[in-house]
Amino acid sequence: MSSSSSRRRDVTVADVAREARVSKAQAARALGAYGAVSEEVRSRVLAAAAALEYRPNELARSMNTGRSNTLGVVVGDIENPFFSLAMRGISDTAKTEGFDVILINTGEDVAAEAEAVRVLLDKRVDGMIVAPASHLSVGHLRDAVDSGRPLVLLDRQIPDLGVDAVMAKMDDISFTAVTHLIDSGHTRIGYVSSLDVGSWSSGQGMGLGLNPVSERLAGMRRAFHTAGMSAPNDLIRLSAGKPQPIREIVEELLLCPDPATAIIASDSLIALEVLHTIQQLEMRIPDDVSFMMYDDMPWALLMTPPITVVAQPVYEIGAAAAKTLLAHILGRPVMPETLVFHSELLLRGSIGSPKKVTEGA
Amino acid sequence: MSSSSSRRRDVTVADVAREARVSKAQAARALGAYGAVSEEVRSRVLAAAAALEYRPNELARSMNTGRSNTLGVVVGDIENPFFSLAMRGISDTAKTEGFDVILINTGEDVAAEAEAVRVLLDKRVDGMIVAPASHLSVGHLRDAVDSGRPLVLLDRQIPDLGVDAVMAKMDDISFTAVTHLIDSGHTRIGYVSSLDVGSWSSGQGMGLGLNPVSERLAGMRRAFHTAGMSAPNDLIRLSAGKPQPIREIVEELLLCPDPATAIIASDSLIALEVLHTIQQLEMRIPDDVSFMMYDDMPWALLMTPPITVVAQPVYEIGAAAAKTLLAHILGRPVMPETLVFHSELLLRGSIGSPKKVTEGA
DNA sequence: TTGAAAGCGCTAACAA
DNA sequence: TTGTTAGCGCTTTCAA
Repeated sequence: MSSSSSRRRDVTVADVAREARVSKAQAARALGAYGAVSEEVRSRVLAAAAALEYRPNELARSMNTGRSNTLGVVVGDIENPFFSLAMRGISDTAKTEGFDVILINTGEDVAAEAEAVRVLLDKRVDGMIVAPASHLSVGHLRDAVDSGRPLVLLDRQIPDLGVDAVMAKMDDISFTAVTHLIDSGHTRIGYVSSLDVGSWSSGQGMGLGLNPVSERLAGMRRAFHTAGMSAPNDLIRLSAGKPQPIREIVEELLLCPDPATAIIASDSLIALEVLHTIQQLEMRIPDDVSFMMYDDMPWALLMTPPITVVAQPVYEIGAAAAKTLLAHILGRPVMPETLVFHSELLLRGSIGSPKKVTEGA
Repeated sequence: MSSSSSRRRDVTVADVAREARVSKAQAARALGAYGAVSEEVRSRVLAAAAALEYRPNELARSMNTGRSNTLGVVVGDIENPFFSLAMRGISDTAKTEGFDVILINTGEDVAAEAEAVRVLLDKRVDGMIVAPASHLSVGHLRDAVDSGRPLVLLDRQIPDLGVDAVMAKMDDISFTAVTHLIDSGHTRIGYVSSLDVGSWSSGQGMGLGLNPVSERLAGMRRAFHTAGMSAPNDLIRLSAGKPQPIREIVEELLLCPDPATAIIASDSLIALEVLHTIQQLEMRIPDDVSFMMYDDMPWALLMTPPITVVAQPVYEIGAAAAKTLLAHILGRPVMPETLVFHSELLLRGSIGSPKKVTEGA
């Protein structure tokens, strides 16, 4: 009645020790593979453990080693392919070192992010990877740093914090991409991003701009200046969160008196909404409007025409973030403060010349 | 030097108790909001905690409550939008009850899945959600059940296990979908799935077939039989894992002597590869080949022509799985053993009539 | 309502 | 190489 079905009460080291007729300490040493144990004892303990179907209680173990072998990951939206792919990079890398991952989704909400960081700290994760929603409220990140547990930022750097960040360099590629659009004859170029207004955009002049939004904007501005123009600020929309707002924004951009002739989407989720709106407006790419997006999703190649994209090595970015974090945790030599990956502009068919304006010039 | 920067050594209940001049027990009660505490003491303790920036050690708490407020989730591939969307459903639901989620990715590998379940058990999660890779090796799932901690299966049911499962009903919709293809004149219909051969397919005749693969095949067979034909077994390919195999399979299906005139993809990742291959073969949808896929990804609507899909309520399935699991954990009334959602066939432009065969009938 | 003291399951000094 | 004995930080009897 109690032989094979090991219900309820867990088997502990004490049980194993008794079964193997050794002290609890010896049993623990054998099971935990630490300290000195004679071959004799080791095999007896292991046999007893197997017979009893002993499983260690990792909570108890963590409690006195101070290590949980767990990483915390905080992202804005796991549904965003950028994050789910990065997550796989993180997860795969963590697994090779025997670490597991607790994932928390914030919906790009700063309060939720703060709560998430707090929870992870309380759960005693060994370190965490955060894609911060804002560089303005970073108290919780500072707490993380103060706790002494390593923190690595993903996709966005916050200079004052003094922590490592892993991300793709965005200003040069943005310059290249926008220059390509300008060379194709576009001057009315729209940019639609999901990050909250004020969370990152305020630091236009100040700061190092080590985040996707300001880097891309900087590259865009530089491209326009280089071409002897200034960027069309009225076409740069940084709020866009949920579907509805994006549609409205795109309609505005496309139907206003001096409309955008090209649109850049800051990520694939935004891109889907932009494309959907363009479709509903019955406009054609690239005849009526040119289009470009960040992140090389597989479907971009399958569209008619195929979409021109900026491809960043997302999986690798995630993997590198995990690798950096693990280096800190395991006391290995660590790479420079900000690890930068490079992106590529993949030219395809979604960019053409703007339509002749009805009158003027 | 040690005032605001709370470095290293954590503040414990003992510290708070001392600061508040009460016993450790009273401090713990006040902080944990349990037991009886006078208003007087409670406020003193809370004030002390705030002053000391006390943060509970959830590990220690879990260790003697036996509850970790953590759910484990084991999926085949978080990069698959099906799972990442379901994950959001799980994560959102868990959060409303104050639970966090540990995510483990198995790459649809049974051994990795077994290891994952073991790790989660050792970490003392309060319950877990698993999308099992196979119904043949389920020892680890049985261990989970034996451990007494609730388990809920996602997207696949394993009848003998006696645990709850949440999934979309697939046979009827498969029947409907294939019938639609047959009515359009197709008899050579290919089906490409990612699940390993033998993991699920073997139970053709036996078992309840409560898993996506066999349900879909059953519906497909029924559709053919109803139309007085038998299903084209040579066009049903169940192995397909990574990109390369899928391409080869699709080329085979499309270039063999008596080729498929329509292809069904079992999920969106497969669909992308199939579409890519069709594109490289310079074949046109639906003129050269008709196409249909499971899961209504946003991009399916944007393709030219828009893709006909079977849409299942993925987010809701994830949310329901979490809700069911939480019900078990919290001792609430639980729903029936297998919770079934319904899917819809969304007819769009990717299905046409097969090309006239060069000769014969 | 309070406090002292006994665990939770494990690791880690310290002796033997 | 062993065993004894303390803890880790918290909850939870049990008396007071």
